[in-house]
Amino acid sequence: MTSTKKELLLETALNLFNEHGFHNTGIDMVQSVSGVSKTTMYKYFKSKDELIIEVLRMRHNQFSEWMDTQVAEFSKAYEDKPCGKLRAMFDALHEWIQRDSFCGCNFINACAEFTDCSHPIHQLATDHKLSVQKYVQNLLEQAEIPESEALAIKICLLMDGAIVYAHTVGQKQAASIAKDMMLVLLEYTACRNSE
Amino acid sequence: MTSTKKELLLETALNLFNEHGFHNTGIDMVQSVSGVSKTTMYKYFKSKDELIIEVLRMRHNQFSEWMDTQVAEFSKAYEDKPCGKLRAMFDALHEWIQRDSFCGCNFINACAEFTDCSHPIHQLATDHKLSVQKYVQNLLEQAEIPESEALAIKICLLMDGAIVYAHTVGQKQAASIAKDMMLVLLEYTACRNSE
DNA sequence: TCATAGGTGTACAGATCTGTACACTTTTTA
DNA sequence: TAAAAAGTGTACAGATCTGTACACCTATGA
Repeated sequence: MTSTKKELLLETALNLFNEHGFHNTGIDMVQSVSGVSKTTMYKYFKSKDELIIEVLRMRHNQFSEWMDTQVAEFSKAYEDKPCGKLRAMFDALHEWIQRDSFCGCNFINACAEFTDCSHPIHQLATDHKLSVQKYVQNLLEQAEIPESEALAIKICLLMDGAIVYAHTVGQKQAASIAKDMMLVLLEYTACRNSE
Repeated sequence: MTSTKKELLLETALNLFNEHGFHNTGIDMVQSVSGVSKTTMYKYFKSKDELIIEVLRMRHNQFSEWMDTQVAEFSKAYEDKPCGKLRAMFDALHEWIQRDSFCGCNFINACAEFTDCSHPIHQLATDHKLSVQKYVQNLLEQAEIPESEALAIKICLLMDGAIVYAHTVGQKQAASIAKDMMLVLLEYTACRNSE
């Protein structure tokens, strides 16, 4: 029960960073919106950068769990079709994009603000993306699809493209468009390997 | 000759925004790096927001011109192949991504910092992306490929995916991977229409 | 009951940021 | 050559931001 306040701070900060960006969200804002005192805040997080890092770490865990459950749920609809989990992944993405609170991907946004690749925050984003890539590769291997690594990169590129295109131009169908592209890609791979 | 200083300011600001982000680049920094006095600066740009807007407008024009010449140049290599200009577009993207100064797309980054879709700066980014989409659609029509609008969206999604994936995980091959995906897509479209 | 851990509230130091004021110099042009 | 346009330099108002200091409150468990 000790870390209720800490979690509240992380959750509040995540929402504010989403809505206003990282540099444009002041510590004072996190403090006043959360209602937690500044002193307590600096007890848990030595600096703003550390807060950002912990927020992104939490977001990574949240996202991973969320994706897992969503994939489990959506893939039920594809029981008789191949690559159900991969399809489900894009359905999850679609659901996310439809939300009013959708502001793009926190990690992509973080890279936009912390452009230097060697910055710890940028590196955290890199780690997240590579972790998603591994996840996708795993799904491909489960489906016994060859060239899983190269394909995983392509599918991640499609997902990021969908997220960004949805956010920049408000193209709410981006995920289902990307899903179609993935299916073409999988079909093409299957054809090439059955020749 | 009147606007040399203005252009210098725009060019300097563009570089600094690229390197440090929009909110993290102070007016004082633009002033001191450009060497132009602050008074002159505020004569040309009423506020920082206006500077950002004009920088993005300039960037849009720069990018459009650059893409035109690059496509003209790179498409020479595809004279005997179909969709040379579309291939060339991804070659241009590839060249851009290889640069040391590559920091992702200014417009995607702008949306990351100005998340609200109704913000003038976000809208400028939307306009830019839709303009690129129109450009791609035009190339598709030139190549007499059907369903040009739907395909243009897909190709733009691929380009943005490549840019973002290159920036976040440092995947320098992203553009040529995306190019492969586009070719599969075009082949698929051609097959479907010849049935 | 009382030490301890966790939390509050607020003031503030010091840096930085946007934008303005004002007096001055340089360049251009008519 | 003189007026107009463009630019300089600097100080500073006022807001905001990060991070710290310090005195105080409250729950709880040994």
